[in-house]
Amino acid sequence: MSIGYCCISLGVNANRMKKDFISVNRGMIKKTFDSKGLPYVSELTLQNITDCKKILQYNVSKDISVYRMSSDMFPCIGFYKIKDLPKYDLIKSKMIDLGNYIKSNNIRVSFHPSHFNIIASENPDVVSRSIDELDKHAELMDMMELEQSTYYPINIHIGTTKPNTTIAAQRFCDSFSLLSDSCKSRLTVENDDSPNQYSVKMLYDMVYKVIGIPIVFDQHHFLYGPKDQSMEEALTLAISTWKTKALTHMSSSKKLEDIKGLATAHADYIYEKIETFGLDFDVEIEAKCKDLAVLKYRKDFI
DNA sequence: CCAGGTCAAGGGAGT
DNA sequence: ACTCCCTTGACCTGG
Repeated sequence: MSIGYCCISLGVNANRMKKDFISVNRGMIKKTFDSKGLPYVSELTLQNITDCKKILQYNVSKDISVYRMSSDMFPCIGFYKIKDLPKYDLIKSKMIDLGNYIKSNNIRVSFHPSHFNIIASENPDVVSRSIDELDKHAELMDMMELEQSTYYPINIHIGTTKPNTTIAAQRFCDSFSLLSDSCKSRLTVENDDSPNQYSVKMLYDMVYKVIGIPIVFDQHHFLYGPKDQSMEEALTLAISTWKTKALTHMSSSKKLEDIKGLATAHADYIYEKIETFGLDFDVEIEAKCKDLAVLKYRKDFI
């Protein structure tokens, strides 16, 4: 089992001034995009890619080999074609370099595009925008020359239950066929944290059986989703859908740190040992304290 | 220079 | 039909 974290690194910025902060998600609002245009996108993107490598190097130094890359690395990615960016050749060569570093250090990276990507939406415009953005995530993986498999997953939720979970899941499967082959080969789907949304078992029956994409098991979401299986059953079922080593999510409830906190919100650190039931899988820790939570988890539990 | 209001985006619950 | 919230961190502006 390898354990990693998502996007932002706190440790890499210890003792660093604001000015030289290492960040992979420099972005901009639409107004700035309209006034400064693509050259500014390229400028921020190049800085983000440069810093992403620094974070990966830091991860390697801490023996952290799982990392979720930020979807904000290319700001406002829905507004342009990647190949239209100024300095595309430079961007591309830095992405190849990043990919080489990832491969030669056996790092497993993933993407988790935002919750606005809903290919099951009843609104066709939302579907086509989501397809475009998901395909672009796959294009970034391709730019890094990472193999097209769920070893490098692009993970999303179904994102809607309209008009009911069955029909929405069908639309998810229908829209899946509209994605690029590159994206299809990497797409995974994750269980939800609400009793009205999708459990692992529902995803297995409604999505996996139809289009065969793996299920990302989120241990924290499991506690708050539909209660139709034990954790061991749900984890085992989710793991069974993977051809590559499975990826899972782990977090602790904010309630454990703050009695007023939301149960479904993420805590700063992890307070429970990850249940494996004898299975092998990778883990992305979703905790506010990011890499520091990974280091603390290993100290506390391993 | 900094605090805090705001941000492209959808969905869902409540009214 | 409408409002507000979810959830998140960084942007950006006004003081």
